[in-house]
Amino acid sequence: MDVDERRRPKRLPREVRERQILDAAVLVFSRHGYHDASMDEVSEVAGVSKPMIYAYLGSKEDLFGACIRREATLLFEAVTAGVRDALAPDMQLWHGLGAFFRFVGENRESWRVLHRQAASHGGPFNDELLQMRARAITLVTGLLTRSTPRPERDEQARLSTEALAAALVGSAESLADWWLDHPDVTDKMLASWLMNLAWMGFGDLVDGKVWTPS
Amino acid sequence: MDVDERRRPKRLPREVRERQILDAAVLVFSRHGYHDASMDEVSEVAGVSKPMIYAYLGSKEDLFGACIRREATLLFEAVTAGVRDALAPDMQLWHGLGAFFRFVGENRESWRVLHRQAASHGGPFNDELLQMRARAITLVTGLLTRSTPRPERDEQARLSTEALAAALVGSAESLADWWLDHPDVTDKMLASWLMNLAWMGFGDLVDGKVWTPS
Amino acid sequence: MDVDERRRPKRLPREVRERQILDAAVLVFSRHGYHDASMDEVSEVAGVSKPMIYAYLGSKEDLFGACIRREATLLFEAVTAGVRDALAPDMQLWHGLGAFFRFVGENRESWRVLHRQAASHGGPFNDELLQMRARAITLVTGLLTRSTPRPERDEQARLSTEALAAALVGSAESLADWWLDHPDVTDKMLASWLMNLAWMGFGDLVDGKVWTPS
Amino acid sequence: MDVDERRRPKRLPREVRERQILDAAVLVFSRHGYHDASMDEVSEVAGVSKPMIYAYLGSKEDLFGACIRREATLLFEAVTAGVRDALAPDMQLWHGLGAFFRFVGENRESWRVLHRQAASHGGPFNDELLQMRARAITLVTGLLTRSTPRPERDEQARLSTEALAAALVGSAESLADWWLDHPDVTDKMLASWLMNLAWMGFGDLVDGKVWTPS
DNA sequence: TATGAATGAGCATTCATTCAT
DNA sequence: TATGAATGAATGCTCATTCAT
Repeated sequence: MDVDERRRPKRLPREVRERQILDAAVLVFSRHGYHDASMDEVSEVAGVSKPMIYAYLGSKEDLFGACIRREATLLFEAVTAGVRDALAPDMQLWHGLGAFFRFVGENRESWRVLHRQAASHGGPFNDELLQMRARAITLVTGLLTRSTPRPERDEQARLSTEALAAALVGSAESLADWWLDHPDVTDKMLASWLMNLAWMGFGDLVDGKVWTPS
Repeated sequence: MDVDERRRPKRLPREVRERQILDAAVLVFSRHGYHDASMDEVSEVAGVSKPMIYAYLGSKEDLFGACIRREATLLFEAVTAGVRDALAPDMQLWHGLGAFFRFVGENRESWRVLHRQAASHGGPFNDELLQMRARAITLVTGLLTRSTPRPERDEQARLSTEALAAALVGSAESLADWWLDHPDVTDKMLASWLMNLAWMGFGDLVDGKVWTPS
Repeated sequence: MDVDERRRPKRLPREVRERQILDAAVLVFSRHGYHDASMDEVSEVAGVSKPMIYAYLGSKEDLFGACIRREATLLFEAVTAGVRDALAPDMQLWHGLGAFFRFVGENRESWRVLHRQAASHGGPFNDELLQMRARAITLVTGLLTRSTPRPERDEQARLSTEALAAALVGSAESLADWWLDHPDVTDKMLASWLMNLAWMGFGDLVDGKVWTPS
Repeated sequence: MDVDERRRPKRLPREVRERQILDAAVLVFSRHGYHDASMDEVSEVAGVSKPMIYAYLGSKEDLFGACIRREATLLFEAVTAGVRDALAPDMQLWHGLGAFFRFVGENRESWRVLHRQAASHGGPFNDELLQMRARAITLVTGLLTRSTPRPERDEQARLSTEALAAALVGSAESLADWWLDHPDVTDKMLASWLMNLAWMGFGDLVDGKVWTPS
């Protein structure tokens, strides 16, 4: 047995080091934002020297990208795990929303990095984020489309459906933000409120009831 | 006529210079974000030397704050100008949304600065933005509340109404973002889609029709 | 009669303006030191715009030089006014010291500028200060020399006398500084203490009593 | 032997670098004064990049403070090393003065930084300098007091003794300055001149011989 | 005479990034 | 593998100084 087992092990497999670094980076980026976060702080929090970070994960930008990718993947997996194909479309949406809010509630830092920090960047991060959001919109669009009885809908209708999906996704994001200032609310409440807005509103559209300004 | 009328005037009243500087700053901040924007570029774009910027508008942070304040005020004035108290609640919302999307369509840079850049900052800017959004949410909450026949609603209902308002405001923001990637859509289309989602969905709620996961 | 006589007169003779500026400059320089003093503050305190300062008194360096010259002249005049040629050498020194400490007590800012700020500059100011001090040393050297019975003193003795004069002048300066931290002491006390040190010590030397390391 | 032994070593322990930087800083500060000295020049003279300076010694103000502290400590150690407690008070003063002038003669830059530059600053440096001088005055006061036969001296006498000590310390400083313009004089000469002034004058006071203006 | 408007030039400071060990 | 040591390159900000009126 080692005399001093608590000492930080010097040599760890690359995989472990990378996770340590990414964990630290997510924390630091979520705290200060991309620019105000310093590689020094990341290395300090991770307990790893800076050259290691550069060796394993590349530049600051690369590191940030890796954070975004990992967190986005986790979020997406959580949501899709909730959406079971076998269920009816409304139930799928319901479970997806539930999974989304649950993830946000349990991973505040991840959400902050994804929603706030990454959004304020032109270029690569934005692209990845947009892709993420696009996938979410596609998913929701599918649910909405499948729930309509008349699949022969025209191009105009298709576009409006996608727009609605975008609006729903945006609603969810905004509610998640709003949640930060209203901690008493539960994830379930958020999900059911949004579900009502989404499904009831859309249900009317399906029935041909349309609001018009006149 | 003067042969060289286009020559840039050398001495301008303070008011004019300040506007020049703010215009340039909004442009530069919207392009690069707060941190990557340099005062040098602002001064170059404004056609004004840096010392003038500092003399008239203070530090970089002050300058950014001034941008936010000016643009937010303009946006809010545009929206409230559309919302006439005399109209029915749904018409008020309709006009407000129309004014919102029109403003965003005509002032892309302003919107970028407000929505993307300012959000990624802790501290004072965020506060001001949150206040702005809070005012918008309050406005919408009022419209939704006034449109219900039973004003004796309980606390629970009040909260859910505010949450819906937050969701709607978020939807509008997200749609504005989505718009950037779908330039073919018009502001009118966006407004009417969102109106349908909002009013129809909420209308059902008013009628007591509630979606439940069962 | 003028309706508003209190308004600051716009047009003043050059002489008056220059005095205003110099007064302000001495105050500002004594407060912040040469480098930390800004021309802006000088112009503000003087109630005169910056271009006037440059027109009348030249660059910042020129302005500082003018301050030094004026204050040094005042100080020197005060001291020489105390030293009457008709008196015995020791009485001359006594009156000179009295005048010196009285001036310092009544003109703290002047003294600060002269002693502290001006000393920390290489180049022109130092030269002027050194000249000022050299004149003081010459004056004192004369007093000491005249009080010796044997004017045929050799070069070695002349040099040591000048050194003593330098030491006395330095003592006076240091005591003036020490005074700032001991306000209870009066100018008379300072003068008599220093007089005792100077004259008693020197008197012994004149008498041929010399301290040697045994 | 190595062919290229003169190559500047790239990696040096922190201690060595700090000394290099401090040496360079003392030189540069003594040449230009605090404000006109640029960190660029310090880094250039030290052969070290600016970030190292900031990493090791902090801001420009910190760096200046470190210089003052180091040089003042060296000076004080040199002086106290000369003052042996076992000796008679006059011999102690004699050796102390000798050590002082020797140090100044051998470390012109140090003296310039201590005496000229540091004095022209309000705040912390001044405080430290004043403390230094206060310690010197205390030391001398002790010597003077111990040399008097009547220890039961009253408060008035105590104060005048301290004033004399301040005057002596000031004399030494002034003579050191005067020396810069009279390089032919040796440190020994300076010490003996001042010793004569000091001890002879003070000796008379002890004997009750007092100069009075009448 | 008198000044608000304007700027060139410089300086302290920071940080992502890379050697040399 | 792992890191303390080191830096190039930028950027926010200030100030003495001068036009144009």
